[in-house]
Amino acid sequence: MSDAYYLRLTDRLRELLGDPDACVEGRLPAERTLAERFRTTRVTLRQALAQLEGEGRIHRSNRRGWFVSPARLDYDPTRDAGFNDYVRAQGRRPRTEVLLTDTRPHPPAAEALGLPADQPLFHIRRRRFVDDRAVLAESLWVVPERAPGLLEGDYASHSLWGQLRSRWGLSLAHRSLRLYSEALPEREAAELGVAAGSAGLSVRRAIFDERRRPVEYDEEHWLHDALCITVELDGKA
Amino acid sequence: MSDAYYLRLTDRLRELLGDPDACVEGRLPAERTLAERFRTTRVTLRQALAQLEGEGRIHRSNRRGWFVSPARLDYDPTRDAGFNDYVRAQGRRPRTEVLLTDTRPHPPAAEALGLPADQPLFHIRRRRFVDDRAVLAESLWVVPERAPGLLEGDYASHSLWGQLRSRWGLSLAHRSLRLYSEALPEREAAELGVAAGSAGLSVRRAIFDERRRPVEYDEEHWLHDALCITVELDGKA
DNA sequence: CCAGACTTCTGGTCTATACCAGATCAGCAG
DNA sequence: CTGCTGATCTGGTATAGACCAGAAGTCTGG
Repeated sequence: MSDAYYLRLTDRLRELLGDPDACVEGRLPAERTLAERFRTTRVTLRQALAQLEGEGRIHRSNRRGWFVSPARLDYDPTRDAGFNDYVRAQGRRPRTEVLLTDTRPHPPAAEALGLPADQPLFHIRRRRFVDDRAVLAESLWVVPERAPGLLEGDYASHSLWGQLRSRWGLSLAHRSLRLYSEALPEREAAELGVAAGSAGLSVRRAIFDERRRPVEYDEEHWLHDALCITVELDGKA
Repeated sequence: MSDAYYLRLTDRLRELLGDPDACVEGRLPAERTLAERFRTTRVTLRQALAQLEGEGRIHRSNRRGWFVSPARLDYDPTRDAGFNDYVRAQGRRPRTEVLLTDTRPHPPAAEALGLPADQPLFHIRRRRFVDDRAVLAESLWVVPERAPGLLEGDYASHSLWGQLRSRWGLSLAHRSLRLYSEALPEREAAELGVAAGSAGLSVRRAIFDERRRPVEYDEEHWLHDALCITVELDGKA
């Protein structure tokens, strides 16, 4: 396409990523060091780093440095498997932090579920980690009539969907998903420890039971390089 | 978070986007003009523009300028509706260009379909437009036994899946999807007229009939700001 | 030994300037 | 009217230098 120097620089950096001498424990040398090594300026170097960041090869931690990104997590938003389960199934270490819970109306969730905007909903906000890297900030809203007493239970350590099924006999039959790439909003970026506006992936889900009664709505914000969405579909014409 | 000037600049630019005086026909003023207007340098301005680009608000056309991005296209990769249909259904104008067709083995497709790597496959590569903006570069591979004579037919103007069903009685029962954000590879970037490494979304699909025989595999590369994936799921426990 | 202050290192942001390369269009020659 | 040429517009890439703010390690006084 072009013989832009920074693209060639990007290739040279790519080689560097696999070199354990250069990247100790997945950490790249400082920008100033790299700029000097490649006889260029930080501005140009940062363009090349941003390129690799867009490819999902590296990521930055605020004012700490650049790090090699781990493999993407495979994630099927149509399945009921809990986060902990599928992270472990891929040989990674999951962790979840509940940031807040409350019960109040949330118009966007209500609208997606076809409920009146002032309908109070159980709300859980949490942050999830893979191998100690925060990769997901999410909020979920559950219709109180479907799962009375949810917030009093141990909603943190077990799969929420598993509980909805086993404790309240819900079927989660109908799902409506929307997902698109985004720039992370300020709040989510802060929770994930990245700069506002970093590349992310937004997943929104509305769930209804077999009688088409609304059950749950959730909004997920993932780091763009952290996941690969996989969906398996059977039957249907 | 921070009081970075360029983030405030981003907000000021955001206001500008809706202003028909400033953006004639969706085209932003030149970078030098904007930099002067906001009393800053092109370097800083370009950071702000890149931010808006990440948000999907604007996009660039190589050495022509910056343009306001249209609304995202809703797209359900699990449905059979043809591209032309759902683009029109959203009041937009679709167009498709076939870039090449051939018949030869393609190991990645074969692997996804569970076929030997040297199995020849019908291959169609095309580029698709919404309102004259190229938004999608895709390749698809069809198992010749499932649809003999496919490449001799009129595969361009009608829904390919519709033909697979009506002409060859296929059911397309099982689908396996993978999607993730990516930096557009050189080839796809060139076909879409954007810089290599621009943000994109990759969708790969493997399709099997009701007897689990492999039918088709395809690989789509979308501009990241051009679409919103929606999926509707029914039934299932 | 520990808590808090200080130093140093990192990336984050910004200014100013320069030249290159593709896109575009006006104008000219045929 | 047509097709080419060249000027001019745009963004793309690059240099050099500066200061700021947060992260992290170090040192010091209790």
